[in-house]
Amino acid sequence: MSDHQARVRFAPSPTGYLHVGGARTALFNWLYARSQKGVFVLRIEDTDQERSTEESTEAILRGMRWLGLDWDEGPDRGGDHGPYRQSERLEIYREALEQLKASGRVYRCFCSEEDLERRAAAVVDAGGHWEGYDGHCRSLSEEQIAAFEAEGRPAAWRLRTPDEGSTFWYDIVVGKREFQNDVITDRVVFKADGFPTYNFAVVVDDHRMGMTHVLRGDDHVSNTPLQLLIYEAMGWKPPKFGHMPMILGPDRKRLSKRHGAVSVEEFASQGIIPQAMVNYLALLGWSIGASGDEVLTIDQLVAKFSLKKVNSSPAAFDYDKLEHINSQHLKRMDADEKLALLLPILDDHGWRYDPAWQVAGVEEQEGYAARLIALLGGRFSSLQALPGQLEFFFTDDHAVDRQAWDDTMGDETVRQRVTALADALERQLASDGPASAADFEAVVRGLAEAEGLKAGDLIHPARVALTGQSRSAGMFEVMEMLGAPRVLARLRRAAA
RNA sequence: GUCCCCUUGGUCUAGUGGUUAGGACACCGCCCUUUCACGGCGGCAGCACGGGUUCGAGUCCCGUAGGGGACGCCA
Repeated sequence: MSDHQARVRFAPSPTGYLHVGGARTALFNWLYARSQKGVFVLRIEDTDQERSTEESTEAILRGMRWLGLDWDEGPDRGGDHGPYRQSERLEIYREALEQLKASGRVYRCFCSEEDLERRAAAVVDAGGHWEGYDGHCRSLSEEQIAAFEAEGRPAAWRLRTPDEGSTFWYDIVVGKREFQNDVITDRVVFKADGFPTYNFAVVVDDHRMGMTHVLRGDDHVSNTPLQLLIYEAMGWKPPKFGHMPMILGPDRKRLSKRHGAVSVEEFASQGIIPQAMVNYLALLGWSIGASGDEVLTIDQLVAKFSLKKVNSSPAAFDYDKLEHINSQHLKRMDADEKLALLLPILDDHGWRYDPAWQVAGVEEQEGYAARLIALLGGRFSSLQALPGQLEFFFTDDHAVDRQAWDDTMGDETVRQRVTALADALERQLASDGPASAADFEAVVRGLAEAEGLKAGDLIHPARVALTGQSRSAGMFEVMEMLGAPRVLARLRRAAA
């Protein structure tokens, strides 16, 4: 392990589920680590005692695993820089605070929340703008401090920030970023409750964990100058920073629940597969370049990933495109992968192959499922659509498109044709044993010719009669998969 | 309100001073076909605006407008 090895992290706070914004941040860090043969660390930022929950931590880990983003160091895995939950690192933060105290870069602030609110209100009443902490406790006398302490008044520690000059850094994504120091107020670094604030814990951890790059959402930009000042106060060399653009909803407002799914697990339940989610997220705010297929596996993404290609402007989340990427991944999967996806779906619905159907060349459930997949071909493009596409293969009590049914079967002539087709099939197919698609086709086309009809005049009614739908896979193959007994029964039922 | 950032078709984007401004999603049309989907072909549609710099600007500079973000003893 050399000093040059890239070390990056994803540091979620466990106050909810893994949402797309977090997933994208995690993904980019992960892609960077993997593409650089570096290390990806997962750290749980749970210093907020009120809001952090174990269920949330679990949900986030689940989301990460589902996406296939594995971490080299983290809670549950360990590593040389642990522990990986901030709540277990209190001693480390306290030591760091001691260092800050010794250097005189922090001071005690005895202001209560009410004090702060009152002063802020006063400023506003006077027609001004409260621009953050006013430095009230910055130069308390020894006596005052002693008095407050004697009272047992809780105190927080604030960082003394410079009033002049500027703090800047060269952002990996947008280039130079600069903030005037006078807009950076003396922020609390250690809360009165004995916990470090986010900005302090982050700096201590990123340094102690050897992070070389910090890639995070653009909503963290304004934290960066403060963090830089903390690095400086601690005498530490800061990592490189990169701020990635926000993900917006279709209406260009910050992406939220009202736009639709936002948690990774919600997408999963809507039939989005992880490779598609990863692929789409990677495309959002990043580009593989001028041309080429956008449908990429996670390995291809690793191979092509470059921080230089990360965009600087916010991008709107496009559910349609995600759906498209999803369908492309689904279609490109090999038969075994599709089977692994389909089998559980069939189980969920309680759909089992029945030998009485007499389907040519099929003996059991798996064989039947494999044949259905072949039959679906390019229609295997949506996990959500699958049940609707397959229901009629497993039960006679399947959904029926009422409109299509009435339009078709409402016609006396059509019903006669359906009956004629049933008669022909009964007559011409071997009385027992399975019939192939070719067998069905021969009968249908033969009847059409004999009756002076177009094949479609028989095929379309048959489709409605057999599937209840006006659209389906190839009719003769559908017949084969249904098996002659059921084909006959459904044709008779429809013509009745 | 203050500070910061962003701006190529409806959406994601390529583009790094000289291009008929390219691709993808969506949409429309045609072809394929037993329907639908897939696939193939074609189409609609874009450099926010105004000033500069330059022989020449989507590309550089300034401003305006629009959008986003941050202003916590939350993370």
